Amino acid sequence: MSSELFSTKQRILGAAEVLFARHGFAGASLRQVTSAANVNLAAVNYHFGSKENLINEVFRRRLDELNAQRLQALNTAHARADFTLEAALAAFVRPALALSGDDQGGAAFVRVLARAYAENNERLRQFLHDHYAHVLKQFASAFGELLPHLDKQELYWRLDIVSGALTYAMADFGMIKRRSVSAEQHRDITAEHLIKFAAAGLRAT
Amino acid sequence: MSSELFSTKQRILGAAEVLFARHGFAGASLRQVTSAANVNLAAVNYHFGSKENLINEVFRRRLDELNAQRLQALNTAHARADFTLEAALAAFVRPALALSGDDQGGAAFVRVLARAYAENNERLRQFLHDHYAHVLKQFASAFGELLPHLDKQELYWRLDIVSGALTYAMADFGMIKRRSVSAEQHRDITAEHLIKFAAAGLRAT
DNA sequence: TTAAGATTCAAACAACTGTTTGAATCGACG
DNA sequence: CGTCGATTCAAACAGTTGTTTGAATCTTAA
Repeated sequence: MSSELFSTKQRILGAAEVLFARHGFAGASLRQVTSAANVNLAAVNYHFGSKENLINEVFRRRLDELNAQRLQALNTAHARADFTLEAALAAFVRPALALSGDDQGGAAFVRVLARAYAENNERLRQFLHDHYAHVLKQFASAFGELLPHLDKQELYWRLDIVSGALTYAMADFGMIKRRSVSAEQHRDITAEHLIKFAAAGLRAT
Repeated sequence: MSSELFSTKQRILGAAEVLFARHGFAGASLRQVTSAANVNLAAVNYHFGSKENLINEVFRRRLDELNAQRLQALNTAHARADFTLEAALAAFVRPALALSGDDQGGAAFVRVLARAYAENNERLRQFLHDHYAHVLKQFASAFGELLPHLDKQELYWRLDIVSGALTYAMADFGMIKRRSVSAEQHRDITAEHLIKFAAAGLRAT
């Protein structure tokens, strides 16, 4: 049980993340993953038990930290006197986009999240519900405070739309080419546009 | 070359549509498809040549009509004196949601479109570009007219976000349960919310 | 150094993948 | 009727899938 930075386990998780983002969960084979990770095929079943569990672990690795950062950012923003919709959205968007800055894996993970959103594998949905729903609940209640004029149904509709919009937009599936700017600048510009758009949509009368 | 309503070809396309929506392009096998269609396995390669080509045909069958309806709706709206952002968005959203009303296949197709959006299979992207890009161009130019204060870069950002938001929201991946209303009512309510949200996002200052 | 446990490895497993084949069946026309 | 092309069918193809196995190797600690 060595916990090195580039242990077999970690290299499998990293390769799986990239390949799942690129080809989907069914589309990426364990042989592709282990080959990209420079690891023996049997290592996946030895360390993770099954492909399905590997998929879960790909999520767990990043999601726990992402959840913590989002909730912390939300709490910080919420404590301020000038708590705004933009601040709440930033608390959701910026930690995810910051992931993209870390390494290629971080960017891949945001895409994997978007893939999972469209997947209707029952066990995967259950896993994500267990590890993600409490964060969405917190944000939903914050948005409810900020938009008191919306009734419950209306609020749910807006949140449903906004979560889809943010998930897809952050995954960067679209055709916007990053111009001659650094990755950090691109990330900030993306966040700025997303937040502005989503805030206006949520405020729509 | 019989062109019956429920010919082997059509039944394969229908079953493929549903299963691709449910399990993805790689996740749904030809045996699942032919079994659901009550058709011999070899029929796929006989009628479509290959799985990849079957995927293309699943798109072509609906996309041509959807494109025509969207463009016609856009032209009709554009010709009116009171051409608004909401009208342009409705021209994009309503024909797609109307598909969902037709049959279970129509609803599945909207999800298949969303899947394709996340797929980065090069040939699929090329096919969709060839059969879809001209529609997006028309809408982009209409939105450009309606939002003259936005510069080109800003407009592209907004369109990128809005296309992701609409694609995902129409696919209905979210958790909004349709309450005790008819499918038609649900469709209208969905369209109303989407259009209101997207219009406000596009108008954001 | 030696024993024990953790990890890696090549090889094989059965099941499944998309595709092809050649014979059987169908439908229509002369 | 008989014939010809279109379609369907069961069967097999080679290749890939996730998973398992048992021996080889490495790591750790007594």
